[in-house]
Formats: sequence, structure tokens, C-alpha cells
Amino acid sequence: MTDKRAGAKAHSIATEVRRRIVERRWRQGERIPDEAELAIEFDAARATVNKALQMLADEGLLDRRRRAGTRIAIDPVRKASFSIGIVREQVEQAGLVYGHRVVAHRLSPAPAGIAACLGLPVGEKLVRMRAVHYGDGTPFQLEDRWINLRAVPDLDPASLRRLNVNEWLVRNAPYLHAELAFSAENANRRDARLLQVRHGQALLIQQRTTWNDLGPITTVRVAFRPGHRVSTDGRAAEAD
Amino acid sequence: MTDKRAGAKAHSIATEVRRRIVERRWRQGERIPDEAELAIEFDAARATVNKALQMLADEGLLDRRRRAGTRIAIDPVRKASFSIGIVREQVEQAGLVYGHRVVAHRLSPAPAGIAACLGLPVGEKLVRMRAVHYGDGTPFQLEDRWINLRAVPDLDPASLRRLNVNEWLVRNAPYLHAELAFSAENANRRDARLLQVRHGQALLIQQRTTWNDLGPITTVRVAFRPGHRVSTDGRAAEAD
DNA sequence: ATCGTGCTTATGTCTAGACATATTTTTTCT
DNA sequence: AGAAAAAATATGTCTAGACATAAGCACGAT
Repeated sequence: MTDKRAGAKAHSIATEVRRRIVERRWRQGERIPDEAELAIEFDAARATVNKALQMLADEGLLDRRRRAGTRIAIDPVRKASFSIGIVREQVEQAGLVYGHRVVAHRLSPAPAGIAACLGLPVGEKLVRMRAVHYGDGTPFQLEDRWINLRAVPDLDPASLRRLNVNEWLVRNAPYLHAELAFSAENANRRDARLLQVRHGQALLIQQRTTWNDLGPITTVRVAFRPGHRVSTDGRAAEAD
Repeated sequence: MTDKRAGAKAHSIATEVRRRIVERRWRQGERIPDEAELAIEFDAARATVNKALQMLADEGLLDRRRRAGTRIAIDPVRKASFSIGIVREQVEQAGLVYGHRVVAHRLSPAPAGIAACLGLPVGEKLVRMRAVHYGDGTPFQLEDRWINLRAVPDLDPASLRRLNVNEWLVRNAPYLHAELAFSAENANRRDARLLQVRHGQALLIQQRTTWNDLGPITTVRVAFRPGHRVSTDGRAAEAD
């Protein structure tokens, strides 16, 4: 075992097991030695081995079932994760000067599509607002948002004009559950105008909906400027 | 504590702490009681509390630092995760009959863009192949793939014509590291023809590159059929 | 053969205690 | 006062042992 000084023990066991899988010393569908045996081999407690194997199972590399043992996943369904945070930070991290403009905001009844997203009755009064986020003066992304005031009683509708709602919500309305989907759309006339691109341009769209204990909080359609790529956090999950 | 019979103890502690955050009983930036105190409150061992808090830190809700203690993240950067598996399964899961056609495959030198993706010298001989995946006879997604044979010595280039490479690779070439990015592009002439859509149609593009211990394995550009949405696994990570 | 019944086994999870490590805080020395 | 050294403390991680639980397996009765 290449016990590198850096890593914790569980981590280094995971790395070693991962290597054995990738090097096909242990093959797809095969059963691997049980926790107790691995504990002896790696000179660790069973709990430590368990932790390592759990990590790999979360990654999708292993299938584990009680009594049946641990086997290498036949077709590993691996996971990739994305961060969703504050737009301003993304812009600034790209080395650009952040700007923000509220284009419209008003109270209006939920149309069918939005109501379905949120699980609220059609016609429910929601705050709708559109804003553009800029990087170095050029449009970075466009957000079209519907907010359920019932789920965020602290939000003062009067302050919406000035507020960066994205930031306010992230900081003041943590959510319990979120759904997120990517798709692509041709820029409609409004998108084109606000993002300053030509009509029909392909836009990456992120639709995001969040809930807390009071119900749905908000659903947003975010349109990124052309050429923008949303990529996985290059963080750990796979190491070395 | 609403100790629901279903959950494990660590899980139920996590749920309770999450509730306190969402209900703003513990506010952003505030420090929460330390593990030892929570262990007493929840009548659990410290290791169990630790596990629960780790989960929340992974979710992005908590910031933890040695000695400094645990505090609620000021701007929670939450994570969303996507599964990447076998195309056929996605198609079948959508209730469609799967079909697959290899459009082209040949050995050719890597152009600059691809070489950069893979970290190989320009001109390196790679297998390039394009294939269309169908659902109920209509194009579902289009893959344009470059394969580094050095990283998958088991792959027989002669069999490529018949093979479903996506499936073969997933099963036979598990990777150590992957990068994945979404973007949007207007369909070029070739995309339009193969996906049977009109030229200029907005397409959701997923660019994916994987590595194992022998180096880069493959990089793929996947173009989804219009209207397709790639969404988060509605799985756990946030519960109840 | 077929269907239960109960034994066995591998993982799931928890516990209590220990030591490691990063920081902060305090003390001590210049 | 300011810098360096020492103490304190919260999290990080491991260990050994325990019990819970799902699921395979064998045995026996029909």
C-alpha cells in the first residue's frame, strides 16, 4: 500500500481499492474481499474500511448489499457535482467586475408552467422578477425568477428594486431541497435584447427550484451568455 | 427531536440541524454548539454527531474548521449532482426502444482542441468515432468521441464498427478522474442532419473527458436532442 | 421438487475512548 | 509593545467492540 503521508487512512484505502478496480485486478461484477479481510490486509479497523468502501459506493464504483457482500458495479453510474452559489462570486472569480440590474419586478399570478414547477395552484400571486448580471459591463447571465412570498416572509417586496435577490435568497432563505436542470434554448427576442446577442443564438439554460419547510421558495430560469460552460467542481471525490 | 423510526441516528441529527438552520433558529455566520455538546443534547456519541455535521458540511451548509468550531455558511454553496451512466439505460428508462448507429470511425491525428482537452501532443493518433443513439427510432443524442488507445489497450479497433463504445468503455474502462461541462451550441450542418433537426437549433452539449492511471481515456462531445433536460438525481442528500 | 424455518454472514450503524492537528488564546520573554 | 513560546480547545480521524438487519443458505417437512 502506497501509504502517502498526506491522506487519511480511509482515503488511502479508497485510493488503493479504486486503483485495483481501474487496473482491472478486480473486475466488474466480481465480489471483493469483505470488510473484515480488508481490515486485516490494510491493518485498519473495520469502521475505517467501511468508510472507504462507502465513499466508493457513493461514487458509484461499488455495489454493496448486506450479507451479499461488496461487488464492483457492472455499469458504474458515476456522479458529477456542480456548485450553485452566488452569481457575483462566479463573475468575480472569472476576474470580471460585477454589475447587476433589475429589469422588472411585480406581483403577478402564476401561469401554468410556473405553478407546476412550484406545485402551487395556477393564479397564485407570486413575485416575478427579471435581472441581468454583468461581468465587466457585458451581460453575463439573465435570471427570470418567481418567488413565493409565503416561504420567505422576511423578504420585503418594496426593497426588491434595489436588492440582489439571488444573493439575498442564498443568504437569508436556505433551502431544504433543490431541483436543477440544464437545457438549451434559442434566444427569444427578449433574451437577445437583454443578453445583447442575436436572436436565435443557442443559450444554456439552467432551471432551478428550491423548497424549504414552508413550501416552494423560488424557481428561476437562468440563461447564460453564449459560450459559457458550466463545469464540475474539479474538487476531490477522486483523488491523487 | 422528532426521532423518526426510519432514519439512522446520524441522519436524523443532520435533519434536525438542517431544520434549525432553515428555520433560522441558527443564523448564517453563527457558531453552533460543538460536537461534544450536541452529542449530549442528542444523546449520541461524538462520532455520530461528527458524521452528521460532515454530511451538512459536504452539502455546503456548514463551515467547519479545527479549533475554530462549526458555523453556518455565510453564503452556502450548495452542490447538485448528476449521474453519468450508459445511454441505453437512459433511453430505456424514458420508456423508449433503444437504437444505436455508428456513423464514422477512423484513426486520425488529434487536432489542437482535442489534444488540449486530453493533454496529449497535437497530431497524436487517436480513434475518432461518431455515433447516434436513438429512442423509438428518433435521434436521442449524438456523440463525437476521441479515444486514446494507449489508455485502453483492451479495446480492439477492429470491433469498433459493431461495438457500442459508450457501453464498452463504461464497463471495461473505469476511470479515476472525470471532467464534465455543459454548454449550448447552435446545431451545425452535420449535427442538424444526424439529429434530424433544423440548422441553428439550440443544442445542449455535454463535453466529458476521463482519465485512468495510463493517461487520458476519451473525450466526448454529446449533443442532446432539442428539448432534452439533464436534471439532478432527485436522490437523497437532502431528506424529508 | 417446493415451500418455509431458522441459522449464518456481510454490511449498517453506533459507542466510548484515544490520539493527531490546526488554530486561537494566553503567557512569557525580550 | 511586540514577538515568541506554551497552553487550550474543537474538529479530524482511528480503533475495538457491540448490536441491528437484510439476505443468502441449508435443512427439513410436506
